[in-house]
Amino acid sequence: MPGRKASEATRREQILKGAYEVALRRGIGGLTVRAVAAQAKLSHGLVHFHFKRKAQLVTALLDWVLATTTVLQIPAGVAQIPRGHDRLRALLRQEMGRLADEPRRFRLFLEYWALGTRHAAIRATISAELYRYRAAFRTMTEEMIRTAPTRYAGVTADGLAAVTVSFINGCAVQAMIDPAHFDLEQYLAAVDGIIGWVWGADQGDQVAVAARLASTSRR
Amino acid sequence: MPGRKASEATRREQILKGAYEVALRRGIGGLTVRAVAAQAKLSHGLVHFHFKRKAQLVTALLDWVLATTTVLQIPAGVAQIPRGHDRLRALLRQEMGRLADEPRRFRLFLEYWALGTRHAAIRATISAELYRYRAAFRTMTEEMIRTAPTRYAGVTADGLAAVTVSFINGCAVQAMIDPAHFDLEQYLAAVDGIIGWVWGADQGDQVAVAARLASTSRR
DNA sequence: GCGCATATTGACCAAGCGGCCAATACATAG
DNA sequence: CTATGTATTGGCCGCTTGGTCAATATGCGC
Repeated sequence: MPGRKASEATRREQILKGAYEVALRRGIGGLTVRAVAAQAKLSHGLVHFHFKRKAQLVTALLDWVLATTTVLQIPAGVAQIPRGHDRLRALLRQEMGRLADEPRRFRLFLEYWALGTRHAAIRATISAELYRYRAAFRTMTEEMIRTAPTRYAGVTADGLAAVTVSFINGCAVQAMIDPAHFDLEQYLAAVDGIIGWVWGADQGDQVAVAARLASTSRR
Repeated sequence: MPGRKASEATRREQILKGAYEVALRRGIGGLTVRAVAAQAKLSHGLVHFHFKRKAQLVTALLDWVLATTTVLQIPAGVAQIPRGHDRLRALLRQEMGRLADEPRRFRLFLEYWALGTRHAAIRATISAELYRYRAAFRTMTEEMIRTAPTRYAGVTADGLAAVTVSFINGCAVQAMIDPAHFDLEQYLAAVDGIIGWVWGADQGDQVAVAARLASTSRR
C-alpha cells in the first residue's frame, strides 16, 4: 500500500535507525539496502528515494552514529576534581567503561575506521571525530604539563591527549573481542600501577627530582 | 590450458599470497574468489578446488598472516637490558614502530578482529593470538611487579600485560588512519611522561612510599 | 606408450546485489 | 471534488557473486 507519507526527516531517521541495527548485526560489509528496508519495514525503493546511492546511506549512518553518541561528557562530579591527573583518571574509567559496555557500537566505529583507509570522505569524518575526542582531553593534559613541566619535558598537550585516547581505544579493542571476560577493575588497577599518578600530579616534579637524586646517589 | 600441475602446498601458498594482496587492497569485505584468482593468475575454479568454500579461504588467510608475522621478537640488545621497565619501554618502541610501519597489515588484522565478533572460529584464532602476544610480555610484567610490589599492589602480571598490549594497539589504531602524520617520537615522549618509569623500576617502591609521605605531610 | 588419478579450466547456474522506473496511493491546495 | 505534486511500492534489469561440474590437459607408475 503505497502513499503513506511521512516527513522527510522522520523517514530518514527511521531508515538510519534500521541501518544502524543491521550494521550492528552484520557489520558494514553485510549492510544491504534491502536488509535496511526490511528492518525499517518499508520497501527498498524508498530507501533509494531518500538516499540516492548506497554510499550516501553508509556515510549518513556514520554521521548519525557520531551525532547520537555522546562524544565525551564530563560529569559535574568529575569536573570538580581539583588535580588534572585525578580528573583524567576518572575520565579514563568512565570512557573505558562506556566503550566496554557497548562493544558492538565500538566495533561499528572500528569498521568505519578501517573503511576510512580506503574512502577519503569517511576518513575525513573519522579524523575530525578523533580530533574532537582528543581536544576534549586537551585542557586536562595542558594542566598536567603545566603542573609538572619536568616530568612532561618536550611533550605537547596534543601528544599527551593522543596517548590518552590510544589508551582508551586499546582497552576498548580488547574488551570488544570478549566483553564477558573483560574485567574493568583489574584493568584500571594495572593502569594505576603503570601510570605514575599515585604520586600525585602537583608534587610530580619535586618527586621526580627527588627520585632521580636518590637513584643516582645509590649507584 | 588446464593440467599444469603444482604441488598442493605450492598452490595453496600462491593462492593465499594473492588473497593477502587483495585483502590489503580491498579489505576482507572486498575479498572475492575471482579477484584472488586473478591476482594469483589462475582460474577461479582452481581456488574452489583447493579451498572448498570461501570461508575456508578467509580463515586460512588469517592463519597464514599470523604464521608469516613475527609475533614478538625480542632482539638480543633488548634482552640484555637489566631493568624490567626499560626493557618494556624498548619493546614498546619496537612494537609501535613495527605496527605504525605496516598500517595496512594492522588494518587487515583489525578487520579480522571485528569479524571475530560474529564468527566463532575467527574469534578463537584471534583470541589465541592475543593471548600469545600478551604472554610474550608476561615475564617482563612479572619482574616489574616483583621489583615494585607496592606500586603494583593487587595487579596481576596478566593484567599488566593486557594494559601494555592495549597501549600498543591503541597506538597502532591511531597511526593507521593517518600514517604519514604519525610522529612516533612525539608519541613515545608522551608515553614516557605519563608512565612513571623515569623514576626507575627498582627504586619504584621506595619512591612511591616517599612520595606518599611527602604528599600527606604537605596537607 | 598407455591408462589412471588428479590438477585445471571455463561455462554455467541460482541468488543476491544496487539501481531505475512506471504505476499508484496519499496529502494538500484550489 | 478535483488537480497537482510527492511519497511509496514492487517489478525489473544488468551485474557480480559463490559454487558446481563436465571436459580436458598433465604427470606418473607401469
